[in-house]
Amino acid sequence: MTPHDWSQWPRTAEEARAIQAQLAGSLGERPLDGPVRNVAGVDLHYDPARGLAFAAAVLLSARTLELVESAIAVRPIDFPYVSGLLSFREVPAAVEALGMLTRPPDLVVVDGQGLAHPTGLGFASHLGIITGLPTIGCAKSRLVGTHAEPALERGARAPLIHKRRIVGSVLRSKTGVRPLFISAGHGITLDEAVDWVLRTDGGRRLPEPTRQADLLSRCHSLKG
DNA sequence: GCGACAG
DNA sequence: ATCTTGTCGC
Repeated sequence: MTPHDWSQWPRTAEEARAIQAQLAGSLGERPLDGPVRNVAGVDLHYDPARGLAFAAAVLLSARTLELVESAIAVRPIDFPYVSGLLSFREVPAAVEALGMLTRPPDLVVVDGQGLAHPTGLGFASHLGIITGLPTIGCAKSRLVGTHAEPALERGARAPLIHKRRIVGSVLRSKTGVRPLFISAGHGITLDEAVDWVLRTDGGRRLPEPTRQADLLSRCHSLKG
């Protein structure tokens, strides 16, 4: 991945909304290209007192779910949290961390929405467009859409509907726990995204790439 | 006008 | 995301 130029990155919600509306047309929900040998996870944690954001990128073997390598990027917090504009806060650090890996991942699991977003451009979609990597939106809670309650068994799912369109899948990744909100990010279909979440969850609620990235970024935000 | 609202 | 201990439930 080539280093990105952030000079034009928005600093206000108004600027971000304009960019988002313009980008919303270039979404890519299409089947995966090549083989998926490894899966990356990205997640961020914050140290508000010092104004710092910590992004962790981890790379796991798709076959064994073993951790292959990881990286941490630290950046100043330069954009506020605004519902619907999460990508403008988290994409820069996430891109930097992913770029520190010694090889580009075949797939990235993102902690946030993809297409299941007011304009279709959630954090996962935006990250995929900027990096060119296939991304899965895997959020712990709902942003938009309505849905039925999926059955309690692991693997049960219900379509997430927004503006009369299926924008995601409400997936019970583990029996008896709160479901995850899966949506296509970029370069992948919704069905493939759901398959990969189930294939990497390692018996827990969150997929292993996300869990590993969460642990690592949290660890660094506490220490510095 | 009132509520909802990823991380 | 972050502030924070014990505690209810499988």
